[in-house]
Amino acid sequence: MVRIDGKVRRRPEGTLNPDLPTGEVEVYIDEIEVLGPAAELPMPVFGDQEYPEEIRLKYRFLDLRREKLHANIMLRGRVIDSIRARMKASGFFEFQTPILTASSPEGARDFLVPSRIHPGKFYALPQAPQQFKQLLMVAGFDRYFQIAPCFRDEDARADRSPGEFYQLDLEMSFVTQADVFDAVEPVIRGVFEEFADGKAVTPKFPLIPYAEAMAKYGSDKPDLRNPVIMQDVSEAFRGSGFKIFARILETAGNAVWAIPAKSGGNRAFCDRMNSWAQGEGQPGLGYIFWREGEEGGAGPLAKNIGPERTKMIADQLGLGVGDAVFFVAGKPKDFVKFAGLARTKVGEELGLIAKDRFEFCWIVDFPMFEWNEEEKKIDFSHNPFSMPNLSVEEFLALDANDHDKLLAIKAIQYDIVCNGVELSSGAIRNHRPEVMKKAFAIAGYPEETLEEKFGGMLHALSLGAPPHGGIAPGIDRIVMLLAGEENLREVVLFPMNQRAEDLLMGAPSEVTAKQLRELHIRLDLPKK
RNA sequence: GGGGGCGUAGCUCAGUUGGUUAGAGCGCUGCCCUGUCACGGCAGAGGCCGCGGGUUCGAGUCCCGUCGCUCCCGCCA
Repeated sequence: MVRIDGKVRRRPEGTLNPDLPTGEVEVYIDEIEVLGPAAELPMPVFGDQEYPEEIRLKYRFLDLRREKLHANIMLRGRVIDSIRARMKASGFFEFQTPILTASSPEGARDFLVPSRIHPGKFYALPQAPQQFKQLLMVAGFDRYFQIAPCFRDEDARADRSPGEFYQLDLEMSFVTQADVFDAVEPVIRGVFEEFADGKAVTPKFPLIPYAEAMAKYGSDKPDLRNPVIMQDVSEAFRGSGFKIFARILETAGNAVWAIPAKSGGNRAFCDRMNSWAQGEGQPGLGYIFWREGEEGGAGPLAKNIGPERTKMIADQLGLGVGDAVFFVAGKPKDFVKFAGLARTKVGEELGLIAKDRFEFCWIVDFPMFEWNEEEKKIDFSHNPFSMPNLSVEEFLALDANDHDKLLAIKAIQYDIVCNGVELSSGAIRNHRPEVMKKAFAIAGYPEETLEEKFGGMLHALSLGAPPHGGIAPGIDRIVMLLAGEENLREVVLFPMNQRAEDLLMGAPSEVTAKQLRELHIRLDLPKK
């Protein structure tokens, strides 16, 4: 680190360098001083050379000197500024909620903080300010937001930081789902338009019911940049010469879905997809493709089902010479995830994905309950505090044994999805204690359990709660998309590694015996 | 907790069918050059081939185990 005093001058003719931002000037040095000597760096700080995460994280302060990461972090700051300004301009007010709070029994694993004053008792770091923001609504603050830190002791993913992350947490009183959308969508769209760097942003986020998303895209977080849309083609295979599928279709509820692959009409591609599927643990991936001179369709399936049925499939999917189609068969619930992967794979392999876009949608109408096959009972399928999409009277009148009817109930719950990334989820909250009691009863929890675990919340709701709802877009994921990064660590200042270790600060770390004594804690470590 | 990939110089990587002394580029050190700007030239240092065990006359290479990093599943609003 040096200090240089001197005069900035124009470079002499012939030494100008238009490739450099400073290529027209130079400094004539009068004096130079070393302010902080530097040893050899463990990693160079220029260029886009890739380095192992371990070194990058251990020397994060060097990594942050690099242009890309520096720009990402600066972008993050500007995005947060923009979000905050947009929220305030929409009449939201920013609040701070506690970091040391109580452990909550549902959801993710808590980070616990032992209490010195109360031996044997623990605080927990909030998984989200969920209960506080609902209490704010009860308290009469009708438009809350916060750039809120959230703490969850769960395993990491590339798009999920271990330990902690940030949400744009917001909540509103006296609102419907549509009111929340009208408040949030302009903020998210505005921020993306502001920082999209020329990429197109969905002008009006379409609403896609959960069931439709699963049927068309095989995912509740579809990447709409991928034009591939799946269809049910069971009728083309029912009773056909392709016995494997014909037999599967004899079981009620089973189906055959088609994944169309425009421009994939060659054997090399179809074989590659088939081996990919086998690598994914599937028996294989049936296909038909069409090429010049074989308009009746090529591949083993086409031969088995004959030209008429093959044409039926081509017509239904709008496919022709040069195209291919893949099939998955069985119980949709079991194969839908793989079908979604195959759809993504087709899009990627054939270069069908429009990379220069931010494609948004709302996923709505999530099922309220789901069937737990192992325990043979009804479970909450997502958040137990969402309002069911029924009138209070209808919901209270439900028969807890009418499984078909219960499983068809939707919750007023919604996600924002962008380019296949789940950006946020929210809900209209269940603000009626009697509805909550009924919902928990359906899921098999006695009233005492509800009372014991959520008594405070329940009590608050019983003292005059407005209908309210909100959402919580993930800040890190927003910045990740805007920065064009695949990994959250590229948009976080001091991230932990996948094992939730901070290699720079050395966290987590052992503490002294004295500290433990003060906290009345004795360690009982696993034997190794 | 489970599965996949990776692990060779400070960094990025190569390393044949198992064969003698493990290489390259960048970086680093010294010297030379001095209108260069990813300068150039000469010379040089730097290796527990992640670790442990096994097979073999011989292992960076094959096998088993283990550790680390990473991606995914489980988990997670």
